[in-house]
Amino acid sequence: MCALSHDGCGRGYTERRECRRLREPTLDTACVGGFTSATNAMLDLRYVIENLDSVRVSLGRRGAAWAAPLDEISALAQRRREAIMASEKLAKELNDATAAMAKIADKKGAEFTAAREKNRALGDERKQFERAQAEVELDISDLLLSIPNEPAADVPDGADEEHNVVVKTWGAAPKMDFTPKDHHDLGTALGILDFERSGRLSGPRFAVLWGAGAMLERALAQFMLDVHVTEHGYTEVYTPYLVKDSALYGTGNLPKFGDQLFKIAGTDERAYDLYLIPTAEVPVTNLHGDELLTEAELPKKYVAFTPCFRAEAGAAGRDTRGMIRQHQFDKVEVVQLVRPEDSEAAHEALTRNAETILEKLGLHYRRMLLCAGDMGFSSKKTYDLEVWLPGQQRFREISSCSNFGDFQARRAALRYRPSEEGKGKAKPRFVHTLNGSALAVGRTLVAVLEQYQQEDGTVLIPEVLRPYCRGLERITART
RNA sequence: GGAGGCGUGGCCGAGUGGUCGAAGGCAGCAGCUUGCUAAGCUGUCGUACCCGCAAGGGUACCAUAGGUUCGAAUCCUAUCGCCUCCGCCA
Repeated sequence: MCALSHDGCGRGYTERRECRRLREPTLDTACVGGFTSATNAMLDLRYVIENLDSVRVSLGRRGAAWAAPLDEISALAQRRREAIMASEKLAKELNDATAAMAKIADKKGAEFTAAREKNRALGDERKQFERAQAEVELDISDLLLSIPNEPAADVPDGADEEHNVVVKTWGAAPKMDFTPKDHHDLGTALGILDFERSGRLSGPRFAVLWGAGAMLERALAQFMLDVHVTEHGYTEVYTPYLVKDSALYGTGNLPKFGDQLFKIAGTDERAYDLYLIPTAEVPVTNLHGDELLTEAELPKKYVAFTPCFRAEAGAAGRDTRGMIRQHQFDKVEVVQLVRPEDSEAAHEALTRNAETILEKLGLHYRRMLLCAGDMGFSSKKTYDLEVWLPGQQRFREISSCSNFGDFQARRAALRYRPSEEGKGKAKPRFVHTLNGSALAVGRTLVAVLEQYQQEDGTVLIPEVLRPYCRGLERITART
């Protein structure tokens, strides 16, 4: 798995999460009734229960372990129903009794007093039932949140990247009559990449860019933004780089992948945790959380340029050289919220939007269809774009474009009301969410350096970038 | 940092302990009108869950969570968010 993939990982019920959090410090006051709030994990549960066998099969395609919680969920769902029946029966009884009391004229009389005593007991009993119900629902919710999305039918089987499928290849490796350098040596020699000083400042997996390097990073980002806004119809959006944990539940990064995130210290006074975003996907996808959109305003197409922060836990020793895998990198991200019936076409189009950037830059790349076992947690279907790196003599991921179906929408409460003519007020539906890196700027910089390097160690700047580089045509050694 | 205010259904906005899932308006939907015409009239119109073949019945939800009470949109507490004023500051 590559660093950039699975940035497609999801946020959810805004308030529920806050509530879950409170659960830990105060075990005895587990939030009652949280499950039936406006957002609906319940649909999810119903779907899982009603399609237990097919869900088991599709989750199994990601790896056998993923399907394991299903039996427990099924059993808990049964317990939940029983708890609800018991608790609602009592609630009805109590409500009737209370309504009757309201009709008693003499609030000081013996009749009223007797009724009050009886109801007091009833009310206590009801609270017990409600607690029991809430307890079961929290358990179910925990399990549901830890289950990944079902792979789409046309996603190939396979446990790891070995089974990803090459969909297409664009361009050709640039002809070089010399041994190409990798970006690390190239950039260091040109004086535009500096890993010594970044190490001193911040440790491994950071970079300092100087002069033309810094300019190129900025130029790439701006070029990408301009293309997506003016040619692909995206709306540029600037978002916070710190988000609440609730946003991370929505996209699916939490609860399972917290070890990939940088959590901000010094927020102890707050009731929630703040994290550095691992991708713009998190703030942007959650932008319309808990809103009810109209069908007319779909699709929503957003592009955001942000830094991304990743802990890269478990990647020790991998890609330690150069700036392939950094704790901090820039990315231009495209996100779409669409009607369910449009998401497949949107996924193809969005992937094309990312490819267009590579093609305009003249960078040799290929498109991979990820197999079930290699996909991110929240994704139904993912294309990775891999760019050719002459210095490594291999393709490396530079973009990951995913269709999440309604997975994130359910967790983040992203809904719209269909405007079906003549059919009255249609029920709200979940949108489908998609996103893709378009592109990871740091890796694009690497690809430009390596693919455009010349025998003399200089680097030509792609034509389309020159207007963004004050007309500079070639990067030569920094003086 | 100090002081105060607010948070109701897609939107606006009533509602300060009982019959309130919640007036009214707008938007939407259905129908009727077509000399009040970029209109009028009538009706309808929240979400989720549970039971039920269905018809239908039930429960919960007035930012969130606790609490008080026989009973909470309404009272108390905490939290979240927004707004105003003062101070400070990029």
